[in-house]
Amino acid sequence: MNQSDTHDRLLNAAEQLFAEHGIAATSLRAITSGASANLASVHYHFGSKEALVEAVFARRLAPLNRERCRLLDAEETGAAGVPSIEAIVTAFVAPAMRLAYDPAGGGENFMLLIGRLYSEPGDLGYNITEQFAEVFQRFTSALARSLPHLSRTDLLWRFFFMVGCISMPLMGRHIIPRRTGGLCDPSDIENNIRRLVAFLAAGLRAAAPNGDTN
Amino acid sequence: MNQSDTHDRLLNAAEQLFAEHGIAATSLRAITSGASANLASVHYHFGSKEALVEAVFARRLAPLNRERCRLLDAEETGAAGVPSIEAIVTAFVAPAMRLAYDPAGGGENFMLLIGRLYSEPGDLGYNITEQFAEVFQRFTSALARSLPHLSRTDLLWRFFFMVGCISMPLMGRHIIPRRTGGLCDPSDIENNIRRLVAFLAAGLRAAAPNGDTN
DNA sequence: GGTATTTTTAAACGTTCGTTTAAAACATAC
DNA sequence: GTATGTTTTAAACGAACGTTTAAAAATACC
Repeated sequence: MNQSDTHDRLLNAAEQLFAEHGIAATSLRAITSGASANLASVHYHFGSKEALVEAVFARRLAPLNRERCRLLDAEETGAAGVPSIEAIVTAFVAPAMRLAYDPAGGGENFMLLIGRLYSEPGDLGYNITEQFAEVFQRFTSALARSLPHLSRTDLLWRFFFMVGCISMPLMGRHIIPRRTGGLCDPSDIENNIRRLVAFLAAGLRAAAPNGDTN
Repeated sequence: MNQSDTHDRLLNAAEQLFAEHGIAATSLRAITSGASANLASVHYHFGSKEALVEAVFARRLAPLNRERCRLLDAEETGAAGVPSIEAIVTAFVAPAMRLAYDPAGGGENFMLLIGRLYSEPGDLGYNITEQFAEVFQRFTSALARSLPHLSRTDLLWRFFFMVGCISMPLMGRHIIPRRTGGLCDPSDIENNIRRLVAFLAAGLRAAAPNGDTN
């Protein structure tokens, strides 16, 4: 056996600390200490801090995006043929919500981390969001088929609005309950999926905002 | 006169570099170099790096939230009495979009920075979002009056969804044009305000997602 | 024009960072 | 049990960090 569990302990500790303190602000010493490993183990197992960061993201993002596409496949090859807006939105939203809050998924810290992609230095964000390209293409196409009244520009904007909406229950784990006195509970997964789907489906279906017909 | 413009040059350089590289990853040496100032000038004018960060946010956030409340005031004391959903949403959305993309506003870099509040270490985010409390209270109240069919929980969630939606055109300055081949232009301010308002108003008006009647 | 105050400067402080090295410890196979 | 390959370890590297100091320069005041 040439595989030790130090590799995974490093990933877990890094994921948690990145989510808590940010990527740049988390030192390898904090990570290796949290993983009960030696400082040099990061370079032995991953090569560099940056490679560790990419590994942390790849571990969660690949299965997440695969699950999104799988759900969309199931809808598109199903009985109805053309899936409903609600079905498309659910296929996009539900896997992320479950990854973030299902204790079995192990991704409790991960979604807090996703938001940092937009905030961290370097081309890290671009490199990693490349993995999002297939999901982007598949879901915008599915939406376009179901929303023929929208110009491509309007449709793409609404897709981005959807992405922004999801970020709130995903990243607001701490801030939302605090600000609402506990009324809004981000971990109430299935109810929040229904809330998101109702809100987003209505927004996506709205009449085109401008007079343009491109 | 005991005021030099070094103070403002430091704020400008810090704002730009924080937006480009993140707060933690931006050194005082980079800031003072960008501001053509001496390394020690940050401590002379602000006392510490953290105090500089807070000053960067305070300079933009206070006027932004004041403008939001002013627009909501104008609607609520207007002829109709009860403002439309569209008017409320516009009062919330438009000032941020204009701050982010109006060249006269000087806030081109600032909105990229806002997203980092959720990502950066320490209690910085909590401290600064406290300034958001009044806006939060006023807009959720206005929405509640216009959307009596929603439970308080559903209403608050939809407010957060709205906040998330706005973050995309605000923070996606670079990533959205790149991913859409230029089709979506975040700096197309007034059209994007209309797009946001159409999408959000429809989402806010949607029927309550669950069967609960709280 | 000389004094007092504000602002800028250069240099250094101790700390922490990511990374590298080479040896020790461990596991596996014969 | 010795040899081979894998993993862990302790120690050190130079670089960069935020901060402090005290003197120099610039500005304001009378």
